[in-house]
Amino acid sequence: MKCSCDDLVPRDSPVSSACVKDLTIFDGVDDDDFERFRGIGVRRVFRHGETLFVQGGPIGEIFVIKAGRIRLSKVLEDGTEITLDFRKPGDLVGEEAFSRPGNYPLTAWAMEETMTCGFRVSDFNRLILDNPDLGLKLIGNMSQRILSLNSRLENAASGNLEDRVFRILSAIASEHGRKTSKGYSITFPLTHEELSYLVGAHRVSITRALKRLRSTGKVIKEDNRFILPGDWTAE
Amino acid sequence: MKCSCDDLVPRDSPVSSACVKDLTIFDGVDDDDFERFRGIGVRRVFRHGETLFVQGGPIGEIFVIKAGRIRLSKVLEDGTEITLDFRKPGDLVGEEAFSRPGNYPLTAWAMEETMTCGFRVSDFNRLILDNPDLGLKLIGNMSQRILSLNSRLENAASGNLEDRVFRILSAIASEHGRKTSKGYSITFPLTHEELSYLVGAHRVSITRALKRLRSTGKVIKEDNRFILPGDWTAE
DNA sequence: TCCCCATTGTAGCCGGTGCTACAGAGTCGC
DNA sequence: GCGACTCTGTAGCACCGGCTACAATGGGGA
Repeated sequence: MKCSCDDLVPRDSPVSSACVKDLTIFDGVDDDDFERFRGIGVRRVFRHGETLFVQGGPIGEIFVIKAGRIRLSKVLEDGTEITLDFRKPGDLVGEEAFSRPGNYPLTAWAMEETMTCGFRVSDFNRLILDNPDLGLKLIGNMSQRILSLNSRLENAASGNLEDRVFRILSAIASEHGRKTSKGYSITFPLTHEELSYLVGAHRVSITRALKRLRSTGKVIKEDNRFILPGDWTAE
Repeated sequence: MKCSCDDLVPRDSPVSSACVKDLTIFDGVDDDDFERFRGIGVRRVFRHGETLFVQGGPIGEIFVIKAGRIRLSKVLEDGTEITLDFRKPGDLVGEEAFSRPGNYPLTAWAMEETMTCGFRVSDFNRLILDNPDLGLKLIGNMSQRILSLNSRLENAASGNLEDRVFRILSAIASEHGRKTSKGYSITFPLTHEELSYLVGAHRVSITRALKRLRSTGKVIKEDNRFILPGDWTAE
């Protein structure tokens, strides 16, 4: 089946043109339904640094990530920024629309060139009603998100900064990493500042912690990516 | 419709005998399907302090809370205990079963007399397939759980302990509180120790923080429940 | 090539929390 | 009423990590 998404992707884009339909969450969705779905979905490409929606804006679309990587972050009242989650192809973004009207409580950033299909809640609801299978897939996906948030909470609660940084890198690697000859490598760069948003610590303290982690060989940095050496198994 | 749950609840129990079917997540579920569902669901009452399942045990049932209150907690490698979430009637417990086989990563405690219906994943899946509406409700419910976990993360990341304690009390009150003449009151008692599991801090530090919160009138304790005074609105 | 800006690295001070220890207060059962 | 237990409150010390300030490094654009 020719995918109309192809037309959207710029020639020189690193974004794969795999169709949304190929995402695992759409397995089993009926072809006719999918055609209809495709008709109502708004396909878009976001470049690095662009936002899908911003904190405080009116809740609108639900996005399915087709390719790329999204960072969800929030600015708190006191001005602190915090990174809540990273999302990858096959994940939803903006699922808050399922539970309430109002405004987005967070901002979704494209971390790299990212392709999405956006849907109105009502349309998405309809598709789920017509394809209960899809509902089940989403439930599975969201249950994973909950597990991953649980880990984040655990992590925040316990131990010293060095351990916390290490564990968060492990968690990210398990979801967004690739096995290499040297160990698990995180597929996107992370600055000390971004890590500080992730663990809720001061940037300088992150630098200190990373210095120790690197001197003990628990973390390597190469080609601007973090690598966790060893025959390290996910969670 | 006579609810077979009635037979299960002890005479002197404070647990309401409202039927599972009356829970909002089952709105719109077809009567016949529900009959079938009821046949396969295992109804149980847990007394205060009993566990629905324990961390490390094999993943089995998914529970729907009919009445009562559940605390989800986890013991970390270093021995620290952390409270991940509270769940109330209408919520699921054990939804990790939707995303993976294996072992429960946490323990579910009954905080008071609690009535549940437990289902095997395969049965629950079937019900969802037959009642896409139910799937949609679950998606909404899980999306709320994600939002609430996001708030927990926010909270953990920012500010001093006093603020963190205050914010977590606010969050709990908004989900598990009742409006009274003095303000929002949390419907179950919380010891300083439990609060320390919630915010990931030392028990003694919690006592210190609460002392300040009470002296400034931001928090009241009465009848062993915390009350947040003022015309305080959720979130 | 050179400059600019983002990122990383180092140092020093100090405040908030962790931790231990122990003393009051409250609650339950006998 | 008494003992046992749990929970709350107070004190003091130690130390991690927040914070400021500034230097070094490195990559990208004009």
